[in-house]
Amino acid sequence: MKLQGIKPIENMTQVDRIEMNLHDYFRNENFLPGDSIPKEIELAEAMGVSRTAMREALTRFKTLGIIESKKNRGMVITEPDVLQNMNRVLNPQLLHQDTMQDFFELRLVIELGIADLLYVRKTDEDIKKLEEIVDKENAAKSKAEKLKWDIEFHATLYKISGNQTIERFQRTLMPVFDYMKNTLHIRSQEQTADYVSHKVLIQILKTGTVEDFRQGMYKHLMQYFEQIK
Amino acid sequence: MKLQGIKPIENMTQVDRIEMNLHDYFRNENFLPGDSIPKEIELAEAMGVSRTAMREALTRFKTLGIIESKKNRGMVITEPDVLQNMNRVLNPQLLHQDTMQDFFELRLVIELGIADLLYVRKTDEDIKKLEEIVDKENAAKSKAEKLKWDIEFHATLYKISGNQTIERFQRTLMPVFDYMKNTLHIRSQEQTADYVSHKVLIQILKTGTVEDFRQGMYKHLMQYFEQIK
DNA sequence: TATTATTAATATGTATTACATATATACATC
DNA sequence: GATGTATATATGTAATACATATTAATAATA
Repeated sequence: MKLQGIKPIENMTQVDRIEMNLHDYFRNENFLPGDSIPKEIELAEAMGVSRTAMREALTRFKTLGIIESKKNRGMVITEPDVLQNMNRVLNPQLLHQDTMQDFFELRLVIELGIADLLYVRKTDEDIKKLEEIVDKENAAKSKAEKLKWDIEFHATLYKISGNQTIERFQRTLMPVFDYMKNTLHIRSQEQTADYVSHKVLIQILKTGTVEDFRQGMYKHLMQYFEQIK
Repeated sequence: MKLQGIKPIENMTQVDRIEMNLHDYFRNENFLPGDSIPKEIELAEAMGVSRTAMREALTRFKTLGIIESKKNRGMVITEPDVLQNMNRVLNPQLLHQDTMQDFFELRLVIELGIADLLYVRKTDEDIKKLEEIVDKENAAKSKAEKLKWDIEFHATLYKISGNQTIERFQRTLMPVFDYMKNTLHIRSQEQTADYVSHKVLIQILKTGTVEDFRQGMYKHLMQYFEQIK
């Protein structure tokens, strides 16, 4: 049986073991962001390995954003940026088509799911901002400009959700969504019978219920949901 | 202005620059998973740096799962496992409380959002499986056992969604959710007036609409949604 | 001939040593 | 007190050597 992210111990390298040791060490010593850790040589000697190997293990933690190092200042534990890490590997060129489809769906799932957050946190100012965007969208002449304001509209919704992580997550997913849009055969919105425009969505946000909004958003994104089988 | 994930070039180390170069190189050469890349020394020489520095840059890519190396076989480009990377850094001990709250909310958002996927992909077998779980849950004596089947129920829903990434994502979020459950002051389900049980959710899944299900799920998770302000 | 055993070549993994460099600290100078 | 200088320090980079797993070529065997 082959599990994801687990490699057989027999072909584990020394650095792999050092990494595990460090992981336990950080955990057991209850290190928190801001805490400084022993210097490279001390760690290497304490573990009975060369500085080279220790550095390689430390590099892994640095890569993940779990520790940071500065010349002569030593190393400190840091709060990893989950989304940044995701950003670095979410590369359409490298990922399998199925995975891309999964993230494509995830974006739709979130777009519908944030309705509740919106209704808890929306303010009159937010609505006003959305309306301004729609005005600019309608005034836009080129297709590219329209698209720009379309994206801005949805980005603003994410902002209104008050959830920074979800907002950043969505931005991270944008290239994926873009890629899938080009890959899948997606027809234009106007061809849909009961298409819900941004303007209508705002209206629902002002006077409708959460349920209304979700249904509206579903219809607004209908062209994409059709891709799900 | 300070942006996330960007460091001023003046205090960029040489390895940082090597990493960027490699990144461009991989991209421009259109390397795909499975393709092998030049060996360490060649890369180092081509870039005019020591093998040491090159190795450190390569270690970063290895850490992210973008390349893999084997003794004498050289290195090959691999498909990074986005979720695995996330798993390594989603550590409640290290993350800020706000971030944890964000992920807590994200889990709820997804739980509601997958309704559409469920209705597209559910089968009679899936329903049967859910019913079996609920039976076991009701037959369970200890609180721990009940919790286990509760988790199993939701995990199965994710499985039914047919989206492996979302399914794994949810598993990744579990520790966060667990942590938040202990941190926040969450009352028990039974205290809710119009509480919707797993049994009812299944019933909706069988005869109700997507909207019904979403409303049901919302009520089922009411105790958690109350934490959102 | 087919198969196995042995050997040599190869690229990564680890160790050692040395030095560069940014930063902090202490000290000296104005 | 502010500024400049010297020194110590921990990480960053380089160079070199060797260990080790794996491949490929070669030799030995049936």
